[in-house]
Amino acid sequence: MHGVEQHSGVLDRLGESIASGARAPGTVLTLAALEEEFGVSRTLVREVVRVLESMGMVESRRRVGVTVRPERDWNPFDPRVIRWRLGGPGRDEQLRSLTELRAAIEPVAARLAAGRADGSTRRRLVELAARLRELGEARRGTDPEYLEVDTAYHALLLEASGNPMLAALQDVVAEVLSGRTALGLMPRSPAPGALEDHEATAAAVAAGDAAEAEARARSVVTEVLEGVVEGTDRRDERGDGPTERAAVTGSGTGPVP
Amino acid sequence: MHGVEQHSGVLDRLGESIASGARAPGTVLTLAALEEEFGVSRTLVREVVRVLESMGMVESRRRVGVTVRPERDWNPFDPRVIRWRLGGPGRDEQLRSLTELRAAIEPVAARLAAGRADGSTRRRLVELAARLRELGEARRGTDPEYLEVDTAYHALLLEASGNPMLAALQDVVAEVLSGRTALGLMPRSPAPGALEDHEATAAAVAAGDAAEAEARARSVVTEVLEGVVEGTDRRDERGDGPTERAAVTGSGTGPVP
DNA sequence: CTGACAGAAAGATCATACTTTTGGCAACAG
DNA sequence: CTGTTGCCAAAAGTATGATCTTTCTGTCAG
Repeated sequence: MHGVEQHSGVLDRLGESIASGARAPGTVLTLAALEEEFGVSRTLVREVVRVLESMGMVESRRRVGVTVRPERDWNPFDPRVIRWRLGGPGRDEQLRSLTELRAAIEPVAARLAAGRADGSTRRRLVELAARLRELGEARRGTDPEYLEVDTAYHALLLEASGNPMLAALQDVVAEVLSGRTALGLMPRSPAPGALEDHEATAAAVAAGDAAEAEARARSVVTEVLEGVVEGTDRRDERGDGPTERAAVTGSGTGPVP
Repeated sequence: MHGVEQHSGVLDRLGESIASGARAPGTVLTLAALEEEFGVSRTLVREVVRVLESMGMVESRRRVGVTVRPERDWNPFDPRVIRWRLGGPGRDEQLRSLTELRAAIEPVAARLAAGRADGSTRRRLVELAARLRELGEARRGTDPEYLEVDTAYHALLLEASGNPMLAALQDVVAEVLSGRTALGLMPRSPAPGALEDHEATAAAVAAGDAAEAEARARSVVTEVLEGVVEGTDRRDERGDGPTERAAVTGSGTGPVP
């Protein structure tokens, strides 16, 4: 019962229980209690708490204990935070954030890739886009293979941007894509326009045409964005939202209220 | 010599020394050695290492020690990583990444803000843009106040997007703006077009015109992006180029080493 | 040359003791 | 009655020493 890497296990359990809301912001824990709860030593608990603290999820103060911090303080880019949120009640909200982020990122990534990608990358990108069209036209939009190729395509685009921060979002995009498929939001036959835009983006990148690459990539992503925004900005009729912006439904679907 | 919060101190020193390259990737450390070097206990060192590990900067393995991981594994969104990089030799490169990221983010943030911001936010945004124009027309583009207002404007825009991930990038944008000023890249008289675009963005957000907000925000950011890209690209004669992307050195003036 | 085995190195975990900070409360002075 | 001071205990912060586990390395027999 010993040396198995318990650290990650406890971290995961505790982090998830916070992300899930089981331990709401404001809740105070004590090291002793956690020690007890997870059946591990103080050392272990401390290390875990330190990591959680480094993610902004808890705050540790003398004489008080370990306090769960409000959600807006969590580092929303930490892969674990993302994972925990995707696994809990915040799933939809998280997916929306990621989708919007992706929509923001990809056009610029395409533009940069057009100026920076190396030869073999340009070639692979074109290949993937072509393969994607084949699968799409064969009405295999819901196939695992479609998802796979789609993911590879977008990942490669980000990688080719030559920007480490954009490249680091590959997992995020993969998550969005697979999430969309999992939720059954993918049609068997993707819109012909979308397939075309994918190919055109790849072609523009290959040709080094930055402006065109950006424009086509934006086209790929814009409808997605509009869909998401519509989907969410609609249900805030019930202006119940406390000032918290975590609830995200801004408040004004319309112009100045 | 005891209970002073040493954790953050050691974390900072160690992290910085890694980010600065003083401890290159591949370097192996041992807990014992670190314990010795920083004059703290194992407990402390372990906690620090665990946090560094959670950022992807080091890897801890039995019988081997603590290995510094290659830079591409570091979490580029961790605020500390960003800070350490900005303080070291990677400064230009980091600033370039951030600038590109910012360019990607802002237009989408503007679009979302147009649909979600609340009344007072819309108003404040317009005010800030107006103030910005005043300062700009008074040839005070290098004033601390200009930077301050500019920062507030962009921060508010991100906040208003209602997307926690975009909102979390406020500090990043602030860093980019202040970096630009610090490097003397700001003219005393900002381009009239830029000022106009700021105002138009704010107005569009206030009016709830998503498409216009996005377009104007993109206009604000596009020239910046083109500037950066021109400065760095130049070697893409096609051919190959190893997967390396770390080189690139931004700065815009110096030719590729 | 291959595989099994022994030994050692280094992290992983635990248990415990001591230090420092700090919130709360009670006593006290105004 | 109110505000200030000072003490106490709680809880995190830090330090050590001991033990457990994993895994690398070398070696020796087959």
